[in-house]
Formats: sequence, structure tokens, C-alpha cells
Amino acid sequence: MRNAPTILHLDMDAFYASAEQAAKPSLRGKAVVVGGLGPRGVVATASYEARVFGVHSAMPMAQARRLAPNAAYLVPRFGLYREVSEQVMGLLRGLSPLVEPLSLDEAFVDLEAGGVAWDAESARLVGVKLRADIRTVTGLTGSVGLAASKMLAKIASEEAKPDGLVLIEPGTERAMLGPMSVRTLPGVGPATGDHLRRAGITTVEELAEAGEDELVRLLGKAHGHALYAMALARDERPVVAEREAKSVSVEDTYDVDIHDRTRVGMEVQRLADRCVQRLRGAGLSGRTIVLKVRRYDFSTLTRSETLRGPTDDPAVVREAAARLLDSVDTTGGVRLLGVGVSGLADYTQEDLFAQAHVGAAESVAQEQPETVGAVVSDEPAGEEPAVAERHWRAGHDVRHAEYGHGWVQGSGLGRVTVRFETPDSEPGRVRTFRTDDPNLEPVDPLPLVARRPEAAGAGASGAEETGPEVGVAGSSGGAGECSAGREGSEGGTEESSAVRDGASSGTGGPAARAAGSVAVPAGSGVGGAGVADGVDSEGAGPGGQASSVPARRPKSWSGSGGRGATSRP
DNA sequence: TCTGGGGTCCTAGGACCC
DNA sequence: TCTGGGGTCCTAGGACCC
Repeated sequence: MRNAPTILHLDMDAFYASAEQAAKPSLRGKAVVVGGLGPRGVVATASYEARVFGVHSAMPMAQARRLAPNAAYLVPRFGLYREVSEQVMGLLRGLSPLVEPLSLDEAFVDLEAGGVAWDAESARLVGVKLRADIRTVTGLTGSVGLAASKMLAKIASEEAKPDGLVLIEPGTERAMLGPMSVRTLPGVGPATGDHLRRAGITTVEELAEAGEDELVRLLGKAHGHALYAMALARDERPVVAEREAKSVSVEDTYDVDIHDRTRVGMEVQRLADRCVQRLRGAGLSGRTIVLKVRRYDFSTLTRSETLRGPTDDPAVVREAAARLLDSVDTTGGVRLLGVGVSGLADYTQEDLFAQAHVGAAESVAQEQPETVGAVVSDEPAGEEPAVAERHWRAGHDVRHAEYGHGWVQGSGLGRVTVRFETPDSEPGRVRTFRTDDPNLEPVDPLPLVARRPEAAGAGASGAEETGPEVGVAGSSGGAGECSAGREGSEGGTEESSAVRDGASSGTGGPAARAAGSVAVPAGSGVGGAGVADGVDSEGAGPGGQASSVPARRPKSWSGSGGRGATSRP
């Protein structure tokens, strides 16, 4: 393990919700919940204002609505998030060629490999500047963790949230980890947590005391060894820039269980097609086809079949999926179906076995789901016949011939409500139209920060109105300071030196909001609005397809010149 | 309070081969 | 002929992560 805290972990704060707040001035400072709006939806991200009410990720949407009935409920717009993510990743690649994204809003960066940091001080400066740059370029806030290993950097960024920076000084790691819950460690979820608790182990310190053999006995080989190493703050995993995909899959949860076997068969075929589309989009083919079925009682099973060679042929995948379905009992109903492909190979290495079918495949209609703003009939919704009317999805952007740019606040009963505002406008006004109003059309999201005309463009107008000044009660998650003087534990000398650095980007007055005061858009009616929307399948993200926005430019700093792009590691 | 969608990694048993 | 072991591949399920 290196002896300088030069591994950086970046985690954007409440990413989807913050992006929506940046896009929609009227939602700043308000409770915002992004997720599936159907009857079986769950929360993807809740803004910090919504978390005050107890709403959190993975919570069933119905429960969120009970807890925060006046929050704004929005469907995710992955196209927008991907664009913002690319901007952020661009900034990271300006620091080092070794950037390992974990998701749209999270990544590790090896600062040492980029030559931009070599000790605690230089690392901290990089972190502070990065946070400022992210705010400037995207209007959003991100939290930064700095440490000598990936695990610790990630724990540090968690401690830093929201909108902060935490650096773990080498030498202080074990003292800091000791009193923390085992659940803090990556890889310890509910099941492992329970398991350990029943064995009397709740803190990292106790984990270390238990000893390696005991942990292996308790949790199995891999997990046991890994956990013991983590408990001692040992983690040698390198930051890896490119990891190849191992599988591609698609799945749908239906608003209402499907009982009709024929319909189940049809859905599996559609999923197989969608899966192949994604596979081909990535230039891949695969050998193993996987069918996933979740039954009415939530019991889940998978069936798989491995072909003689890799394929990206829709007909082949459909047939395999159909065969797999034959071996599954679906009486009682099915709530989810999924089709996946693993054992991936590059398209170019593709087998003749698959090529043989190409002729047939080409003729198959590749219906593109969701032509813009049109009919909804292919929604994976209930049994009722779909209404053939224009579909306005809550949260999506629109343009009105007369009133300009806005977003759908809600729709239903032949009406659609639009709030007219843009990322750099004042909070806007609401108007209602008929859903078939010819003056209204769906459009792509606007950039969150006004793009300045290339060069200087210093004081571009709206530049002030950056992201929401989210505040959360000071409390800082604690755990840090109290050096629970356990006997014997070596290295007890150091104090926990995790240092909070909220500074640099002055946070407004947190106190005000913390107090669960009913912070709700006046008369917004945003609440129940989205109901008319079904579960939105992804992909259809607006800016979606090959958008590849060239990642802006701010590479100006710190000699890390034109690295990244051209040179190979 | 009725539980999304996209992934990753690990375990364990059986088949098969040497 | 009997017994054994190791390695690899396939299948199914489960935990975990964002």
C-alpha cells in the first residue's frame, strides 16, 4: 500500500436529484424524488431535502409518497445524467490516465499515476480544485475522499457527504476504522451484517480481533480473507482504467402480474430482442443465454443455456430464451422477466455458427421502442389496452411554440401541465394544455450550465445560479473523533485525523432547512402529478444515442497536459 | 412497506477428462 | 479393477453495489 493519500474517490451528491434540481429552478431547495413512478417503482435517488422525511434509495415509491407526499416525483432521465457524467469523467481524466468509473456518478482516480499529487498536501489541493471545477462545469456538487487505498478513499468520500472532502492521513487508518460498524466496509451488506452480528461482531475492530481463520469459517474463503484484510486496512487493489463488460441483460417488472402463458412468451421474445440490440450496440456477442423469472411471490429463478459459440443473432437468442422458458412453471403469475447474455466476446471474434443466421436476422423488424413523443402501446404495463394518445412523461423537457422551454409537471385526463423555466432562468410559471396541443413538442434537455461561446465569456449571465445549496444538519456522521480506548489495539496513539473540509465552496445556511419544515413548492401540485406515467424503460433517454459530447476543455492545469487521450498506459 | 434495473463476484454440485 | 484426485466447464442461486 502506498504511503501517500493519492487515491481519490469522487461521489456526486444525490446525483440524479441534483441534476434535476439544476435543470429545474423551481425545484431547488425542495424535496425531489427520482425513480420509477409505476405502482411497483422504487426510489433511485432522493434529494437531501427529501431525505429529511426519511426517503432513501431503493425504498418503494409508495412508501416514499406516504413519507413525503408533497415532494416532486420524477422519472429518471439517463440521457441527461450521462452527459453530466461525461463532463465529470472528463475532468477526472484531466488528472490521471487511471480513472475507474464505478457508475455514472462515482469513480476512483490514481493521482500519483497522473503525476498531479505525491503527498497529502498536493492531494488535498487536487481534491479541492476538482470539487470547484465540477461545480463550475456542471453546476453540481460532489464529495471527495482521499486515502492510500481504494477502500479507504471510498469510506472517506462517504464521510465527506454531502459537498465535502475528507482525507485520511496514512498511519491513522486503523484507529479510524476500529470503532466503525462492519457495515461501513464495502461488501458487507444486510446478510453478512446479520451473520456477523449473530457471531458477536459489530465493529471493524472486532472483525480484526476475530482473526482470519474465524472469518473464513464464518463467511467462506473469499469473503473471509477479503474482510480480514479490510479490517486491517489492507487493500492493494489498483485503480483500473478499463474493465470489460461480462454480461448484458434487460429486465422488466410489470405493473400487474402476467398470468397468460402466451403473453409471457411474447414478453420473453421482446426482451430477447432488446437484449440483442444492446449487445450489438456494444459491438459484442455472447455464448450463454440467461432467462430470469420472478414469480408473483417474489421468488426468483434463472435458467441458462450455453451455445457452441458466441452469437448476436436475435433469432438465436429468442429461440434459446423460449427453450429456457419451457422449463419454468409460471402458474400463479409472473412479476418480472429478464433476458441476459454472458460469456461475451468481441463481435469481431464471432463464430461462424452465429454468422449462419445473419441472413435471417437482417429481415427481422428491429422496431425501435418509443419514437419521440408518440404512442405508448408497448409499455410494459398492465393488461388494459393502451390508450393511443401522446405521452408526456413527468419531468421531461418540452418546447411550446409560444411560451418556450419547459418541463412536464404532470399529465392525465387529457391535460398536461408544463412549468416554463430553464436551468438559468428564474423559477417559472405553470400552464396547462390539452395533451394533443400541436404547439407542444418534446425536446432534449438543456445543458445545466450555460455553455459559453468557446473562449473567455467571463461573466455569462446565469453562471451564479449553480447547484442547489443543499444543507444538512451539521452532525457530520460522527464516528470519527471518539477514540474508544480499547486495550491493546496497537497504533492507539494517533488521533483520528480525518479532517473535514467543507470550506472552499461556502455552503449556505444549513440550519434553515434541516428542521423538516414543510418545504414544498407552493401550490405546485407536482405531487400526484406523475401518476399517469407508467414505469419508464430506460434507453429512450432524450439526448440518448450517440451523443458523445466532446468533454469540454478545462484541461488547463497542473502540467498534466495532453496525457490521457492519446498515450497508452 | 411489498420490494427497479443494471451489473459484479462467489459458492457448490455435477459432468467430464486426465 | 478399484480408488482417488485435480482441473475445467456448466448451471443455479445468493449477496452486494449503485
